Amino acid sequence: MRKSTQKRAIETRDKLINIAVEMIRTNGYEALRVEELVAQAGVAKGTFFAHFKDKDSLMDLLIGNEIDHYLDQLERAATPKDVSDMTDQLLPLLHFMSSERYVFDVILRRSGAAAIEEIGPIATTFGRFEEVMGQWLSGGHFRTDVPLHILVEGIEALLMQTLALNFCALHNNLPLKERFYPYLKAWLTPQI
Amino acid sequence: MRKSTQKRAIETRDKLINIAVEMIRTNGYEALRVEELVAQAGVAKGTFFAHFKDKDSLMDLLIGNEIDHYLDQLERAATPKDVSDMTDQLLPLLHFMSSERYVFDVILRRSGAAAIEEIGPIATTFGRFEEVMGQWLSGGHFRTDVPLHILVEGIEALLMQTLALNFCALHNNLPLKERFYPYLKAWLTPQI
Amino acid sequence: MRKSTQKRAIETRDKLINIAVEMIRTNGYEALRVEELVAQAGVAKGTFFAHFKDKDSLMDLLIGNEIDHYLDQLERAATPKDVSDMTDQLLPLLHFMSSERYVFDVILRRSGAAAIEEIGPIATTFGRFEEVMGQWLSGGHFRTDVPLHILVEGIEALLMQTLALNFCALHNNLPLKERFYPYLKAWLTPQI
Amino acid sequence: MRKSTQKRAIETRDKLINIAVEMIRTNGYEALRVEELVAQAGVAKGTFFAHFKDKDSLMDLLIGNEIDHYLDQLERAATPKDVSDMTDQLLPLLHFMSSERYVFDVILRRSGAAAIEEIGPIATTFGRFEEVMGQWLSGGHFRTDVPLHILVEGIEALLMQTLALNFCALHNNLPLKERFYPYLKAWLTPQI
DNA sequence: TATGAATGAGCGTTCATTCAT
DNA sequence: TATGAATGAACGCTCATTCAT
Repeated sequence: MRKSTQKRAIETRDKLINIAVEMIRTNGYEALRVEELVAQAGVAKGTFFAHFKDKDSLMDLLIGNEIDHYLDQLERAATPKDVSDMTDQLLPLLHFMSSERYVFDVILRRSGAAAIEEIGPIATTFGRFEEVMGQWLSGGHFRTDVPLHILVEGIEALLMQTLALNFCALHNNLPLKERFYPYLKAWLTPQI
Repeated sequence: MRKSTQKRAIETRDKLINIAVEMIRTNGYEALRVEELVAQAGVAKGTFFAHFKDKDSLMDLLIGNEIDHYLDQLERAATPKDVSDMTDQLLPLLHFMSSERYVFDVILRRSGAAAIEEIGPIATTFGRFEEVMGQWLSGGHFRTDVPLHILVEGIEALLMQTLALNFCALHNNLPLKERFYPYLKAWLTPQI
Repeated sequence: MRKSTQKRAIETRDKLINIAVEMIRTNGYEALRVEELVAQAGVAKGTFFAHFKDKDSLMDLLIGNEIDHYLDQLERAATPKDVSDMTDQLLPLLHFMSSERYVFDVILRRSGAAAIEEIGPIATTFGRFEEVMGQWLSGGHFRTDVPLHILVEGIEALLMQTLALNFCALHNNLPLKERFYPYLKAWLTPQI
Repeated sequence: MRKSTQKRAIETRDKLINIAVEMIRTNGYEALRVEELVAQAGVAKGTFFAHFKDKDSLMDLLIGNEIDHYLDQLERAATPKDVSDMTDQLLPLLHFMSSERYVFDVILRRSGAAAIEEIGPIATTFGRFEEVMGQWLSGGHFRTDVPLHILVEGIEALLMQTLALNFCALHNNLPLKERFYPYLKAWLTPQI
């Protein structure tokens, strides 16, 4: 009994996630409404909140999953030898993060958890991202006069700045790549 | 005739702004309620919306004004001779920007206007900030191997990163200054 | 489970309706304020709009209900033998419809649904009214040289005209009955 | 001086009317906004209300003018010899009155003045209409067993009913003419 | 007459979230 | 777990009309 109950619960949860993914594929993240989601999933509203703390949690999960896919790629890839290489490898992630203003906002909000217990999928991906970057940066091809974590956090900062300017009318004429590269170049080039 | 009616409009607008400032001084930005504001100002709700597109616009203005005060200080101050000096000078601005999570959110949302026509007070202060930074950086005490605007945008990025991490449970143990300085140091120290 | 939640919804809806009726009994239809209604019913404003599309829908329902009571009477009553009798029987309905200018306006607005799906209570009562009139007219005491539905629609027209003139300064000196009777007489008297 | 002031006032008033007519030609009656009207006329909002008691007054005037044109036609036309002829002659007026739901509503509201002093253009046209109808009905081709004013008011009632049903989803499949004719036929055919 | 800022007063909305069953 | 009715708490809107200048 227990087992089947759990199984059923997992199925419901999966159904909600799958349908959410489907709906997002059609209308984007911002347009998702809990009401529509549960209607399409054929469950009650309360059921949604039995599985997810709030709507943001679901978004956190979905966007976190997506980011994880990109991190999988980065982990499988060879350590970049220079800034140009690094930029190229990060580009797909940047494009996803800037695909929707709403997505960027959720990421901003959830990248740093306000409380330790609240570390969610997106915050976790940022930890993972930092590890990957740490790996890359310790490969010997980049600047070493600065503590690694500072270097990594700086990449994060410049990445977010790139995205932010991308949503800005005054600066969005430049492709992400061309904006991101000079930042990274200036930040990572080894000091002589 | 014309003059006096316009004057009246300006007075009403000023009244709204002044009372809003007063209310914020007491309860902070987040707690401001349009209904209370108009009640205290003794004007009709419609009047508020005749002067401001929405509540957010007022917030944009108020926060923008506040930032402008800090920029006035920065403009009057002597050009910093090193990163430590620069950090110290920027600190008051950072503290204001991180005084309330809500304030930081408004700043994030309005720092880059999505459309040219929408450039509001906060977006304008970012432009001004970039000019001040440009002035400082062209003083000869900092790195010159990178285009000025890249350097300036990098400062912005690191500043925002500092604030973001400040609202993050995992990193907020460090005072703003101690977090900001190493970023700036690494970003601005001249390459040999 | 299902049953009980639905029951609760019905109770809430009934509560809103009953209190609205109560309030109208005291101050009339026009004075009804949604805000007061929900306050007195002890429910949230959102609840009101979960049960009624808008204030007008509630009015439609309430006025429709009232008209239904008069139609119940007409259905129970004996088929009138002549125009004078018919006038007498219709009089209470006419008096209700002209009790408030606001009520008459709502009736005018909602008597004919602009779309099939929008057929509301008042529009339905007009259908019912037509049926009752059809019944009466086919009793053999009235004109038969004209299709029944035309005859019925004509009664409707003359009824509305009576009410309209009743709200008109130039004509409202005449009691409803005295105005209505000649119209009906001229319309229904059998042609020889 | 006086003369020129008056002249200017008349010009302003005419300008408002002409531009309103223009705007209505483009977007219909309902869409007219005082704000837009004064903007296009290049006058202040207050000026509008110096010339017209309220927006409704303007509408009353404009719609009344339009109806007057149709009445001019009817007056110039030959007295109809039968109901069919009469229907045909009235048709253009019916079409105008049902051109917009909003127009019909204004006509309903203004056809009977709530107060003697408020007799406006539309109410006046109804008086005029009644005179024309009186003329027609006393031509000897129609029923005479009923007081003339009752006969005339009945035409009015049936005309309004025709229009009302025209805005009703359940009945608007019939062309105005085919709906109006049977009413009129039944109402006006001489009793033997 | 002309101006245009200010009014008003309620409606409808929003939609994630809670909670009794 | 699941249900779905109820909540909440402002915001924004509407836009014809008034009134001091």
